[in-house]
Amino acid sequence: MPRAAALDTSADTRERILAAALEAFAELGFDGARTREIAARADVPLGLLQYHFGAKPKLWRAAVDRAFSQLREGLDGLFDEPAPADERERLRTLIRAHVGFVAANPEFARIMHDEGKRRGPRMRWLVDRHVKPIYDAILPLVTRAQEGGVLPADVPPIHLVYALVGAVDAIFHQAEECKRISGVDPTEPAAIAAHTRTIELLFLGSH
Amino acid sequence: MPRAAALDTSADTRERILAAALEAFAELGFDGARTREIAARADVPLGLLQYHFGAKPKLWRAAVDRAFSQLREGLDGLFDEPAPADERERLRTLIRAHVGFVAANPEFARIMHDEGKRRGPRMRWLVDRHVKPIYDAILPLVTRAQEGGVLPADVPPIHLVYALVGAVDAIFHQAEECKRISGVDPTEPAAIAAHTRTIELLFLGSH
DNA sequence: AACCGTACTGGACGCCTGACCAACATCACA
DNA sequence: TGTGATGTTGGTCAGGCGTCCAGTACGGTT
Repeated sequence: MPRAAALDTSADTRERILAAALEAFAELGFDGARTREIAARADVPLGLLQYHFGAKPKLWRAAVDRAFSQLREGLDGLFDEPAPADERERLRTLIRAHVGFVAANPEFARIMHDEGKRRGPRMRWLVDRHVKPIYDAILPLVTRAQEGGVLPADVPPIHLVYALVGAVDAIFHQAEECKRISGVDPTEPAAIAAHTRTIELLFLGSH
Repeated sequence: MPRAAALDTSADTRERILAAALEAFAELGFDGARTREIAARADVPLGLLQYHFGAKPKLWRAAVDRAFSQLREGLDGLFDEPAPADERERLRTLIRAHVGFVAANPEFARIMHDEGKRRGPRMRWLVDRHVKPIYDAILPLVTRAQEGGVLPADVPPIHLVYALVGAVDAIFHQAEECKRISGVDPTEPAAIAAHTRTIELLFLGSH
């Protein structure tokens, strides 16, 4: 059994590596993020990555697992709250939570976009383990919103989901581009509020 | 002066390289796309990339230039058509053209998403040379749509632009993920039509 | 005191990368 | 029939990559 002190420092080290890895993978992509770069950001020797997490793909999976566990926490908390009166308010809550999460964790959207376009083992792992379950959870919510007349009824729900997620994510995902094009910094609170308002007006109308 | 025949085959070779490069860069990212892979896809020896386009970043720029010149052609043709009666129809035309282009050229959206998130020389080059001019061209169109009551008036137009582009692009950009999640193949004509309809209903209402 | 398992270190290895280049092929011209 | 510009080829090269591993440190166990 490892000593308590060692466990503490070990857990801290692992955490630092995972945080650095997520950041680097989001910023530079899987190939662009060199293991030496990740080690430098975490301020640990290169060998430690191999020791704690094995090869690069395993490190990637561990970092993504950690990111999604944070998302799950927020999502679970959301469903625990008392259910809003109607479908429109339910959807509004979901939208606000989503905007807040993506604005606070743009690395998240970046990794999803990076892998979602590839036909490869990482995409399959990501979808099967994390994305599909979440999709299955929000699908009934979207369907009910369609039945309640809040969202267009005669289009397949998958299109509404991608339209919503895309509309929300893009400006945060491409924050650097947005800054250079318009001067607006999407990470600032005022911009986050403006984007929330934009999405609500587009998807929920002016109610 | 080069002989005519040589010019022909040379131009064809360059074209094949550029097409292969765009495809590989979109699919694998800048780092993931190896020069040997691009050469193999174009079915030319590795040395030819260097001869025709120089170093890898120059090849990337040439491939992106080619992609944007195609977009410009379509966009110019759009503005040449007789102006529609009102702002809603003008916007509808733009949306349909955009959906059509992204559906037909998903590599385009993938490269934009890849670089738009990075604070680097390729993003700056991309924005300054290509994205900003297009943004400046469609901005007045969005503003007029806001003034005409077609789009929400009291939000900065940049948010509407990113919401629209994101809503349109996401499902085509992440086509592989969409297929695995829902079974829907966004590249099929029926799905393209459904997505066009979804976007129109969300952004233009049920008029 | 002898031993063990965990955490960590840093150097080395082989492979693959992008870049480079000398040689060669082709054909319009002199 | 040379000659030179253009296009093309395959091999080489240095550097960087992910991976591997022998070795160290150290507290707990016996």
